[in-house]
Amino acid sequence: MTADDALEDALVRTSFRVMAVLTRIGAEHDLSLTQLRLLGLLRDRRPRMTELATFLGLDKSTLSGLVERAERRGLVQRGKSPDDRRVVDVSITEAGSELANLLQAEVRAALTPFTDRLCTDDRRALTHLLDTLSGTATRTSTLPDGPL
Amino acid sequence: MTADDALEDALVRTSFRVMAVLTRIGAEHDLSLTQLRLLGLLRDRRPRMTELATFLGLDKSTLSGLVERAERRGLVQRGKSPDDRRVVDVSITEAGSELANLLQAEVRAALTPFTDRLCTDDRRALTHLLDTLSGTATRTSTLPDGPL
DNA sequence: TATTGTTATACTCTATAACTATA
DNA sequence: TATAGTTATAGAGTATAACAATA
Repeated sequence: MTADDALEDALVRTSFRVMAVLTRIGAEHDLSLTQLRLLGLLRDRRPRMTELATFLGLDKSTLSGLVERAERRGLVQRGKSPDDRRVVDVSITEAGSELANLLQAEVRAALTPFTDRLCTDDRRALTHLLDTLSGTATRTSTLPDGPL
Repeated sequence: MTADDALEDALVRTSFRVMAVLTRIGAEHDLSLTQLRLLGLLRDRRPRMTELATFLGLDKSTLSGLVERAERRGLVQRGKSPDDRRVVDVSITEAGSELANLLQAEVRAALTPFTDRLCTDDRRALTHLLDTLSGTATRTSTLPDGPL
């Protein structure tokens, strides 16, 4: 195995570890990973259905069901656009926003045992390396990434 | 936001990025993320159903269906243990093994554009930091982590 | 005609509860 | 009784295809 393979394996292993944390915390609030991410995306955006589908990498028909279930729980709401009456804008509700804040705090707390294995300098170095890797540091695309 | 929050967010963002790669490559082979992971786990193990459920963090009844579908596709096989006739051991088939190798190569190739953003020294540093973070470097648990 | 979103359909993933077989 | 695994059931997540409304 080359050194690069070792990095790729470490990325995959770490990602599954992080996903396990997100899945558990989501489940504790009756939220799937996708619903968790939906809530995270909506924290600072008010996209239309098609944009949401693109962000999440899902079909628009999937979004219909996803948003429908989140709306039924009072976490998000749909609004017709006045400009183009075909368009449906999705936004987070007050309740959804509060839940999103809580989730973020819980996720951060749950990851602390892992990040605490590194000293301050290493944490800073890792943050910078990950930001470089996933493009946050040099982003030019219009496709945003929320924290969730 | 504290410096630690920045690290936790970077971990979550990067993990979603990696999961998107795994999901896409899995889908190209008609495999869910879970099936992908199942194949990865079985590459160097021959666990019983209950062990698999523990590894994957799923209920044993979920594993019955998962293994059933993978078996129908000829990727894995079930075998009765001679010692304890309640136990079912799961192993990967030759076809499953070849597919797992292909998947690993594709995942590594798909991650290369990201890892290439770092110089050699940084890649080495990142590998070490991630290994420390997720415990590979100091693992004492009996619960193994496959690359997938 | 093209685009936005929903609906109908089918399949996978998942957990809970009840069950069978074995220990 | 306890454990290993399966099955029945129900619901969420997902994509494809067909559809309605609007542009």
